[in-house]
Amino acid sequence: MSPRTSEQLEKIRHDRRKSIMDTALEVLAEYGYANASISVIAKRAGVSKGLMYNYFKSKEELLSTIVLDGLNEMFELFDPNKDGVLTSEEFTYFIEEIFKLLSKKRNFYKLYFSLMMQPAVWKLFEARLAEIIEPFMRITIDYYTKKGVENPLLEFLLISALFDGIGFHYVLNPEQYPLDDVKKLLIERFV
Amino acid sequence: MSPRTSEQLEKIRHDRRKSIMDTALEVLAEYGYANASISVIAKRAGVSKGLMYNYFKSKEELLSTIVLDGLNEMFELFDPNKDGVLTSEEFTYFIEEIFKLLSKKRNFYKLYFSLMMQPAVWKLFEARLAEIIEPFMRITIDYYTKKGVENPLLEFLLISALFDGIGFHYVLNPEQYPLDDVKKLLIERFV
Amino acid sequence: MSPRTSEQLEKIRHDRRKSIMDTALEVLAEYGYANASISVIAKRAGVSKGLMYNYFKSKEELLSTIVLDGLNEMFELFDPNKDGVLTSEEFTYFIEEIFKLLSKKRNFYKLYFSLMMQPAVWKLFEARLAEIIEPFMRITIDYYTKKGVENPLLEFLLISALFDGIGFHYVLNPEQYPLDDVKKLLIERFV
Amino acid sequence: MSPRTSEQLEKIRHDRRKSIMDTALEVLAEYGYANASISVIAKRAGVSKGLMYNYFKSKEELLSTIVLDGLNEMFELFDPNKDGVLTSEEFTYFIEEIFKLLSKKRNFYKLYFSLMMQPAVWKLFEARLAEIIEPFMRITIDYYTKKGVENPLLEFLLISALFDGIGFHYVLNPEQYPLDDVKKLLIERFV
DNA sequence: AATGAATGAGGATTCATTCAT
DNA sequence: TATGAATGAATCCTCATTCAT
Repeated sequence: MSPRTSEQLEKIRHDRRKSIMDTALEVLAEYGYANASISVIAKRAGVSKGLMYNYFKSKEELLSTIVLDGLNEMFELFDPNKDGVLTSEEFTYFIEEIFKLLSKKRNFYKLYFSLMMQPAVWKLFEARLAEIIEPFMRITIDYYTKKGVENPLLEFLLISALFDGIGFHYVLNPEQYPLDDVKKLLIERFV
Repeated sequence: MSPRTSEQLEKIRHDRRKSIMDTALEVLAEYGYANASISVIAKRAGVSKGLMYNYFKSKEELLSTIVLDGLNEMFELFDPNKDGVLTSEEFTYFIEEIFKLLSKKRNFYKLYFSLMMQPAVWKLFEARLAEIIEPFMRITIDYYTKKGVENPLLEFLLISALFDGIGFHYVLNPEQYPLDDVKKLLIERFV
Repeated sequence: MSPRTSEQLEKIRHDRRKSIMDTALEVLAEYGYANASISVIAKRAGVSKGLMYNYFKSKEELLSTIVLDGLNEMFELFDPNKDGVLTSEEFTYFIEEIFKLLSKKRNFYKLYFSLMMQPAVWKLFEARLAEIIEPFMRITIDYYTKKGVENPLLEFLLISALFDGIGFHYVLNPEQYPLDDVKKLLIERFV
Repeated sequence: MSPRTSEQLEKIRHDRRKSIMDTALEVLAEYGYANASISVIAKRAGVSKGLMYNYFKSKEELLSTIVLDGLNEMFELFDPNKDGVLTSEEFTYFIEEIFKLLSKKRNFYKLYFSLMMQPAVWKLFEARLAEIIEPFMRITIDYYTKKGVENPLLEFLLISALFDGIGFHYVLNPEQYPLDDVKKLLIERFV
């Protein structure tokens, strides 16, 4: 019998990888980083422990892949035409979409918040995160500058603190949080 | 020398307990929750591993004691005369003080944020935290109601998200964060 | 193209087998026995892991094949006309050639020395090695007997210890070892 | 009850440490480096796996402690008055004693030879070994120089190769090796 | 003949906790 | 009260080997 074609292999690898990442995110969010073991992830993903290491060379790599993927998905919503300029429609769109993402990907945000405070882990994405945040910061500040806001940097700090604070509170108690109302208020006040 | 009185003994116990807690907080913030071991804490506190268990019956108990103590210290600043009514002076005072605390107790807040997201840990103070938060929430909503704010609950959610978001960002990068400016803006907009 | 004849197939098999063995030896010497994995050998030999097992039924077999091949190559230099009698010219020739081999096949000797001391591995060729050594021993003792050496067995033990000792030292530090000088001295003293 | 005195602790630690090292040497020699697991060593030493790490911070450290200890014991026999000059009595004494050690500590030599060829392991003592060997080499060369030997360095290389070669052969087949006869011959020819 | 995904047993190591002293 | 030796379960990770394709 001939060996699998490289397309077949590619597909197998891609699917498995995705399924491991999905399961891992679920388990990480459920148990917290400290208590989510490769063992449990593997079992729940229906995969042997050994195979995990065929796809991710360490627990750290698995983790940082998940986190960076999630962050990218999030920041792609910002300034979607990537022209470096934010219109108020784009800003509204970003807020709308990010709130959708927040409820769709609770697990991811749970993980995100828990990881940011763990020094050992934080180092894994510190650099990459700074890179991702920089254009977000610059463009938002430009936006507020054009709007004539008195202190655009502070305005940026407030809204980004709100994003994180709201996310934080939401994932702690998603059932009861009035996400839509908060979103509306945010758009009114900060766009 | 005469044998120590029981008050002296009590004081020794209390001081030692405090010193273990302080060291533990320091180590937890430095290494992160996952990597802070009882061994390291004991060594740094100048105490034997065995003795740790004389003061705290488990690592979990040590942890939750630290966190609850910190939260109490924080919420005692709120409505300081405990008459159940917040004046705008009291509100301003609270914000001022809480920002002082934030920079004085960075380690605590680092720990606080990292723990809030760890399901296993979260369970330890979930109940107690709800209890602490309830009057804070109620009184703040009353405050906004009296001020005629349109949606007092939402206003409360916004400001508390801001507290956490700002704290979160500050502990991630304390050197560069313009804490005072942010505080002023917060008082302007939310008192 | 016409299908390959069975001789061609045989040659391909033989060449590939040889190439796997060469690579394995290289990897074993580079990483040491404990750290040389089939994976690495396969990758470096440009062959799939699975195919390795088509050529050698286990890692052990690959190992013992390499070692026995090397030993054979070595002992073929001894008493080259295979008449069971060693002349002093033949002895000199053997020493000359074995020193050439030593520097040409450093990797092999490195492996050889490391394996000889590993009980699990040693068992694999213990029997076969005894067989190889026996004529070497017998003929050398005859040689010394004829020369009138007082204790031919001891003389044999000394020179064979020297071969191994020199080899041992040489592979530990091949760059600086004065192999040629040592060789000359050996011939002077022991032929 | 009062805690153990530090002398008691010292003794406990010393004894345990020794017993772990003895067992480890035995197991390492029996299974070979590649197959001797901490698990097996712990079990045979009647100790938990965890405790091993209380005494040696890694498998590597355990190993290198054993090896360096053994080497020290060996080289202490050389030039016993440490005046930097070797008399022929001292040389004879050294050879006598080293042969005694060889048969008394077969396990150690077995380990020694197997390790010297493992690149990863070798690095652990390379430096320290060079340091140990240097005076041995210098003093022996002086000795031969005074005796008027033509090429003292070569003479040194020969005798040290013999030491290792004989040791190598002896540990491979200790029952049948005429250690005493070889020793006598060595003294005759090289002192 | 050839591939590499997949397995699973086994390895080194860590650490909260206990307990004899 | 105080010590730190000792435990053992759990963790991450490696690798020879198998097997569907």
